Amino acid sequence: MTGLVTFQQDEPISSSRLAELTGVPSHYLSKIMRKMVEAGYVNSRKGHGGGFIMSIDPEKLTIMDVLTAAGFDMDEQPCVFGWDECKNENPCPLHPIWKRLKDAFNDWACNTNFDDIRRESGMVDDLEKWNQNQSLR
Amino acid sequence: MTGLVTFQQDEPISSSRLAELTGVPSHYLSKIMRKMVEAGYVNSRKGHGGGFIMSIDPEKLTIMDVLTAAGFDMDEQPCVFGWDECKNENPCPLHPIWKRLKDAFNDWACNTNFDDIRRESGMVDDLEKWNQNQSLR
DNA sequence: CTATTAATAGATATACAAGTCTATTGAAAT
DNA sequence: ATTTCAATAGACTTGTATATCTATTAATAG
Repeated sequence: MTGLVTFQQDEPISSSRLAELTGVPSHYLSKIMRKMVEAGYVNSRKGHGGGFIMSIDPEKLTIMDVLTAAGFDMDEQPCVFGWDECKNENPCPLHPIWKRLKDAFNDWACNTNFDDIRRESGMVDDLEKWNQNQSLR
Repeated sequence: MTGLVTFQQDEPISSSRLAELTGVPSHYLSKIMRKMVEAGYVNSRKGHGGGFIMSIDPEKLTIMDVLTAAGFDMDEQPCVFGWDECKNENPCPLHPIWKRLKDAFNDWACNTNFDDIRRESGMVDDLEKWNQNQSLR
């Protein structure tokens, strides 16, 4: 049913439906989804019966892929002091400690894929059913 | 010299000096330092020759202590969807995955103390000397 | 064709963390 | 005593991510 979210690629889910299910404002969601479309992880179809549909194997899509597609770049993230010239060669006092955290984050983002999410959420087949069971929002 | 930052508790360092060394605006820094004073990690002295001086063993002070003193509360941090009712018993779809990241962060913050920072930064004795060597800002 | 559904684009608004400014209080030096 | 230095308090401003609104474009159904 809800192709994108359950990762069963049958028919598209609209941004408004997705918005209902996730609690994310639909227009805001659309903007993000557009980026996913541009990155090639999702296809979109306009008009009646249209919506978004996943176009990649969930196992192949990591959190980091999504973040990157949304414009996130780990290398651009400043250290806590916000120094421009804080590199490995010319580090700020917190750099080595900070790097540990960055590494942990990277590890998490690069090694978590959307099949992990599906499995670990217990959301195996149908988000709408899962949603009701959890009595959300 | 720079008691707070080098963790040698001899004489106080002023917020303006700290601001110079760290690149953090002095008044903004003051606000944060006030919270450290309130938490009992730092003493402050007004007037001529005054400033801030660390009042706790650096090994005993963790990143998490500082974050907590600054008002951060891990338990208040919402999941990505921002649902109010997202608890372990009633999780959002990303909850288990998100929890992994939280756990990694917690581990980092609770198990990193200010002696670790000093050692790992290579900033063993004197921040000002270290600062010059690194030609910062 | 026409009506309807839904993505897309871009301008605009809101909320809140980050940062600044001004004035006050307190402590030390002369 | 008076001056100077520095923390403190709190009002105010700024910047930016988050969100909303309006209009347009595209696709399908009847």
